[in-house]
Amino acid sequence: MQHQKLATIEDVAAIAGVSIATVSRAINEPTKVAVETRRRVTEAVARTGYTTNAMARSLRMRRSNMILILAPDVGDPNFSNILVGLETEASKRGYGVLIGNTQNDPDRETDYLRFINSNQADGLILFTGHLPYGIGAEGSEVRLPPMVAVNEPVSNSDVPFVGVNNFEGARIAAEHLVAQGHRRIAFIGHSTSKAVNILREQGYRAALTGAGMSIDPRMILDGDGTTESGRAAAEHMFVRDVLPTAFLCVNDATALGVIIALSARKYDLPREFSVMGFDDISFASFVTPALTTMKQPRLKIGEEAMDLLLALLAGETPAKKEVLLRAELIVRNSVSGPRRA
Amino acid sequence: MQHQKLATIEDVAAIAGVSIATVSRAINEPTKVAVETRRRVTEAVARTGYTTNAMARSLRMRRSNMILILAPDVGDPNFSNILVGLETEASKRGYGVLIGNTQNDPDRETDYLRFINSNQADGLILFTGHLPYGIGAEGSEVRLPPMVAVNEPVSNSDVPFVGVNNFEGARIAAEHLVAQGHRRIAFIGHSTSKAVNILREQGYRAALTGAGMSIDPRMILDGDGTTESGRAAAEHMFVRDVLPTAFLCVNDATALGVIIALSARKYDLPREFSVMGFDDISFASFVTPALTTMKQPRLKIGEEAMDLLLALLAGETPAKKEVLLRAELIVRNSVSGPRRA
DNA sequence: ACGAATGATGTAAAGGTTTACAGTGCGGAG
DNA sequence: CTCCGCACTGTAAACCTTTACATCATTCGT
Repeated sequence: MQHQKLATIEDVAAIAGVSIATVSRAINEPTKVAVETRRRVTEAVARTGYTTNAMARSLRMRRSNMILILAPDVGDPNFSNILVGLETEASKRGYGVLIGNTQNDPDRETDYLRFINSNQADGLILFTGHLPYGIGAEGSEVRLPPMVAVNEPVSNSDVPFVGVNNFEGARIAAEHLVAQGHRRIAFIGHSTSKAVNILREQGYRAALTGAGMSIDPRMILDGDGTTESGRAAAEHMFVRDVLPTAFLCVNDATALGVIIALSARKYDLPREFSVMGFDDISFASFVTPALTTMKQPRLKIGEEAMDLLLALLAGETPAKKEVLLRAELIVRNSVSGPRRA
Repeated sequence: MQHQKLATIEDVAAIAGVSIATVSRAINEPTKVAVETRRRVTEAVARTGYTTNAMARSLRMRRSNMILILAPDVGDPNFSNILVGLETEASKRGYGVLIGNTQNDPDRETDYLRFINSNQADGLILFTGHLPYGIGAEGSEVRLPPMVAVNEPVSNSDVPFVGVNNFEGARIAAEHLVAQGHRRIAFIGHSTSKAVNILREQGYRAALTGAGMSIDPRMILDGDGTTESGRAAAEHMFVRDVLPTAFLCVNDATALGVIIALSARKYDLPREFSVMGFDDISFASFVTPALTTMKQPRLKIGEEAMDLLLALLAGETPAKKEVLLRAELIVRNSVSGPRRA
């Protein structure tokens, strides 16, 4: 049992008394082989414990049934939950999942392409928001593999994207605040030109405009998406003394920063200020007050993305370049009506 | 640029004017080839953009330079951070990382072994705490691949383990509470016989005993490691009215439950009760009060585990079957001295 | 009764490496 | 001058499949 040689297709063929071609067919295209022969082959397979060598098959077929996932930070909780969906769907369809943690390092991104080049991976899931360095571009030695973007679309490209509908989600969030009676609603985004931020801000604007409210530019602040920047943004509002009754934040991390700032100033939440996030990351329910937010359907995103990629691999041309899933409003305790003036 | 054929070793050989064997050697064992020849080969490689086909190499060498990671829940935050370490180290050493999300489903565990059988993966990292179903055991058709356990040791086996020193960590935690003046310290664990829980409870006992305190069995409660069970356990103490001044919890999730229960009862933390967790999961710093806890060196655990596995693969016999890393005391706001009686 | 079509199987090539073994040329020792 | 060893390189087998093509037997249509 140490390193005993594994049974090969030849062993099976010998036992079943047929050629290796027939064994291969019996396994892969059972209808093409006589039923009696098929029986003998399956029996021989059972007896030898034969399992087809994936390396040899991949070499011959030039495809590995592997998908490479490129992500800037594997530890990101947003990533890991989508990963579950990706992996589940892949595994269900007989694919394996290879992960590449790039840390946004161009060298590492390029390096991972070796998997694509040698057919170790058939397709690519991109969390990075850009094509891997060393792909496409001018030199273009490397051929473009089938790929699907997730979490963040790939700018200036026609890479299909699966993600949450940020515009609609932010609109729903803002409308929720409006429905609670808020009229002075701040939006804390991040100044980078990330598509995510732009769309969420647009959703915010659409909700206010739709409710007949005007947009007060002083109510729109920039952070960088981190908790610290949320804290700083909230502080900034106090310094300038233009205060909203509610904060809509571009993501939960930022919202948490706002909560921290407000708590530090001893405000009673949500009575004195309402705060809303976006994403529903794991700790959202644990903060005090528990965060009202928009939940990303991460599992579903992963599944849909993998589904789309496998369709691409099968040679299908997808109907649309973008699959947008609805974010779900999760009502907790960080939002109420505005304080009576 | 569509699907243009990739350069093979033959192309390189032709350009360099040597045989494919020489090209192979020039790449893999440069010293064995004349310097002038080597120069010609490297030049030819550069010109063709040749990159060695990993599938063919794997087939021939019967090793894939891939590691399979088997985890019950890829979404678990404890998992994902260790994964970063695993992946970083693997990638640094030229290995790829394949992930398998088993959800504790025996069928899926067995299924993933196909990667091992066909040399698609050379080694195994186990998060599951047990050998994958279908391995070892009686039938034992499958050979035991090199493997390393992480997060939780594999019971009844000599699979090397890399993880945090739970005993020592819990002892340090309890000692911290003792040092703050606490004399009535509860321990909330989980009743399953998981090694993690046993060791942490032992650490707790050792600290109390070491401080000359006796163990009060009523101070030891069982949960199941979830937030809800932590809440329930705390409630239970109020019902029975045997109250500690501090709670040491088997993990952060449980500690969070305790905090929720105490907050719901309007106690002022940490003035009236101290709470300590273990793990330092991401939201630990976001809870109110921010959780004092023991931090697992997850990155380091991942790196060490991968390092050990690669050593195993290289045929080395590791010095010890167990690598225990120190947990670090993270002081936040959930612990203070006991309330004056 | 004969040619063609059909169905089942076998033969062998191809996929791209690594490496044992054999060969070549050359310098140095005897 | 011969022989040995060394440094270098080439030949070909092996790794294990899939699949185009060939072969053979059988059936069917006429």
